[in-house]
Amino acid sequence: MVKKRENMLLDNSTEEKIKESARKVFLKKGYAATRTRDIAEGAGINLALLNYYFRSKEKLFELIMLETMFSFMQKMAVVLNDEDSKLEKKVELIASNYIDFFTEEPNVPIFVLNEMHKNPRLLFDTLPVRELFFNSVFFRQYQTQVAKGKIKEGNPANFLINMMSLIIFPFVGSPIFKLITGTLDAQYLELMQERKKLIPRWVKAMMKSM
Amino acid sequence: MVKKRENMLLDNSTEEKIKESARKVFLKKGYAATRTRDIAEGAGINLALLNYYFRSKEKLFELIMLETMFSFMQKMAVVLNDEDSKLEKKVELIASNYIDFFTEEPNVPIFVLNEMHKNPRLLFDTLPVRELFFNSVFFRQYQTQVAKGKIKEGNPANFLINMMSLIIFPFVGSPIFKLITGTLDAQYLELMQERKKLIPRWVKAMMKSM
DNA sequence: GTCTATAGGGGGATAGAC
DNA sequence: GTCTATCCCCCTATAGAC
Repeated sequence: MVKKRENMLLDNSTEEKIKESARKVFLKKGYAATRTRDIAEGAGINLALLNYYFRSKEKLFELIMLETMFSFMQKMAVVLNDEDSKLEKKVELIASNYIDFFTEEPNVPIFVLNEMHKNPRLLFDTLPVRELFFNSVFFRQYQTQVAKGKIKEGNPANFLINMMSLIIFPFVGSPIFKLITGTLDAQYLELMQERKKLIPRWVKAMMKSM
Repeated sequence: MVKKRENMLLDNSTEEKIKESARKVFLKKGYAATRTRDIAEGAGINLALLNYYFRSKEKLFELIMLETMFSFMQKMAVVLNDEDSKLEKKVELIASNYIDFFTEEPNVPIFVLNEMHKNPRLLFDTLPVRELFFNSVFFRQYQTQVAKGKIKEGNPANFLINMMSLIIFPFVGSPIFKLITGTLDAQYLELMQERKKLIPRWVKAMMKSM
C-alpha cells in the first residue's frame, strides 16, 4: 500500500501524479480549504479523472492522511525497537529523524495535528500506537532506568510528551518563534539542527528531576 | 476594543451574541470549514444580520482572531514584566496561567497555530511581540542568570521555545497522547495540572545543561 | 435592527463522447 | 483512460420589506 520513496519518484502513472499533487495541496491548505480543481491542475490532469481514480475528495484525503501518518509513525517505530542502542541514543535518533523529516516537509506536523484534532477518528483507523509504544524496547529501557534510579519515578506519559514536545513544537510554532526571536528562515533551520544534539541532553536532565 | 470578561458576559447585545457564536464555531472548525449560517444559528439570529454587523465572514474572522491572539499574548505580557517575582516564579506563573486557559479553551492553541501557519500575515498585524519579549523584565532576569553562570550560555531562543513547547504542545497533541498512553479526558486534565509544578523544575534542569 | 427572499458564484461530482 | 460539458447543491452576500 505504501510504496518506497524511490518507486514513487519513478512512478509516473496518473494515479501517482494525482496523489503527489493532492498531498501537496492538502498539506498546504488543509482538507476544508482544498479544491479538487487545484489538485487536478497540479497533477496536469482533469477534474473528472481525479474522481475516476479516487471516487471523491474525501476518499483521496483519507488515503493521503493514512500514508502520511503511517510514515510519521514508522519513523518512530524503527528506532523504538532497535535492540542495540541505549535509551539516550534512541532519543538522539528520534530527534534527528524527525527534525530531518520536518525540515523537508515543514507542513506535516501542523497538518496532521490539526486534522487529527478536527476528526480524531482518523487516528483510530490507523495503527495500534498504544501497543507499539508500551511493548517497545524503548519503553522497557525506560523502565529499567527508573528501576535503577537513574530516572526519577514519575508518569511515563510525561517522558513521552516532553520528548515529543521539544522535537515537534518548534516546527508547529515556527511563525511565532521566528517573529519573536527575529530569526530568518535559514537561521531557524540551523537552530533546529543544533537542537538534534541538545534535545537528548535536555531530556536526560529533565528526567533526573521529575 | 477588547472588553473585560465580566462585561462580555453581561453584554447581551446582538453584536456580542454573534461574536460569541462566531468564536465558538471558528475555534472548533477553523476558518475554511466554518459556515456563516452556523454562526447565525448559534447566535439565534439571521444570516443577513451577521453581514449587517460585520460586513463579511472574513472581517468577522479577523476580529475574532485578533481578540484571541490578544488575550493569548496578554496572559504572557502581564507576567513577563512583573518586577517583584523571580525568573523561576515567572515560569511557574506562565505555565499555570496557560494551562488554566487551555483547560477552559482547549481549541485555542491548535486554532491559533493552524490559522497562523496558513496566513502568517495575521501575526504581523497584531502586536510588537519581539519588543515585548526582549524588553521584558523576564528577559533581563534571564540574562542576569546567564551572567551569574546559573544558566548555561546558549541561544535564548531555546529557552523560550522549550518553555512554550512543554506548556502548549500537550494540548495541541492531546488526541495522540491520550491514545498512546490510554488516558481518559479527566485523567489527562489532571496530568496537565500536575505539570504546572513540574514544568518550572524541568525548565530549570534543562537550562543548566544547555 | 431584523427579517425573508434571492442573487451570484464556487466547488464536488457525473454523463457521455472520444 | 481521458476529456468537455454540465448538473446541482451549498454558501456568502445583498436587496428590500417591515
